[in-house]
Amino acid sequence: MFDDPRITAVGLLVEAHAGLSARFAAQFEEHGLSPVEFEMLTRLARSPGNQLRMTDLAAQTSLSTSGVTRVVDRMERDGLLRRRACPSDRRSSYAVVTAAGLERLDQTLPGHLRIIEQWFTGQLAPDTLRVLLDGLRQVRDAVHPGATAGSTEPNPAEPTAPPGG
Amino acid sequence: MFDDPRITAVGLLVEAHAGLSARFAAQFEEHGLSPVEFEMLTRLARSPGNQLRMTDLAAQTSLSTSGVTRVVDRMERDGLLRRRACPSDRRSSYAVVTAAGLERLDQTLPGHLRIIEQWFTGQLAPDTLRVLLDGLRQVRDAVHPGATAGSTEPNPAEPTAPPGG
DNA sequence: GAGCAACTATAGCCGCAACAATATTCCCCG
DNA sequence: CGGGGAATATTGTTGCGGCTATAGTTGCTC
Repeated sequence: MFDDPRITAVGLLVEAHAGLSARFAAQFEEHGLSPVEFEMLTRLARSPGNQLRMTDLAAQTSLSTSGVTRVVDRMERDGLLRRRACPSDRRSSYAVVTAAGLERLDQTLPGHLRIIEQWFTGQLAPDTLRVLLDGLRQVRDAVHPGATAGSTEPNPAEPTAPPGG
Repeated sequence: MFDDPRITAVGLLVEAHAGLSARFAAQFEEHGLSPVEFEMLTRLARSPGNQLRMTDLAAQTSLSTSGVTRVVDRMERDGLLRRRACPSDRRSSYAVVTAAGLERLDQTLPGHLRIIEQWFTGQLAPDTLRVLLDGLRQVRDAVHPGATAGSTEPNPAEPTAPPGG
């Protein structure tokens, strides 16, 4: 029953993910970041103006809106982010990456890429990697986490509301 | 910078994993189980005597020993598990799956396998799946989460101490 | 323009899990 | 046999994050 190939398949996916996540977390910690904080920084840094409304930030990450409120609280306290009132909609506020935040991200990214290379992509022959990524993409497209989706997509640019002026 | 293929690769792995996890969690919930509880049940059910010492249970799962203490508390309260004193070592105690626990697992497993088939293995051509699993195995073996490892392994049987008698 | 539903961010409350501290038991070594 | 260090499980403490409630804002409808 438990040696069903499907169980094995899920086990491999889960363990590979868990192992990589642990490596990532360790490297993030060297730079004083948690995984969520790194995620926030990357999401914001790839957005126009290095900013995103709280709601959109939540939609693009693994956190709820209240979760975003709190992680932004912490990162603002640490000087990595800054809240900015949205001029066109007084309900909204932007989270903006500060210079310190960008700098921190710049310090962190090279090591992150190196770790991916070392423990993931570099472990596989090019053909294997290609097929593996195709397969993951098919699965991803099928399950479509919805809110979590979009990370590998081009760039939503203006997800719901225009930044206005 | 952010469209680096390595970033994309990790994104796919993370999103595929997140999407599948969400599907699993929803199905577990139909049977009144959380993902950790399901994990505990499967680990115990595949162990000799349907039991494992608290420490070994922690070593084989994603939880710390105190985490195991508490989830076993809850599951014992719900009648899925039972604590049993270890006769050969009075420091240790076993977590044993009850009949109700086994029954719950039997109710949950078919649907779980069906979901894996539906959203993961069944999404891929046999060749693709084979290569993908090989790749995941290579990555898994490389990162070797250590404690988390072993889920797809045969069976540790007696990880640290002999059950004795 | 007034009313109302939807949207946005936040705060209260709760459960979960990791870390550290603690109590008990075991085993090695003399 | 006795002492000390390791092992085992539990509990206290802490932080995180989801859900719900809430307050403020917007835009639609009449």
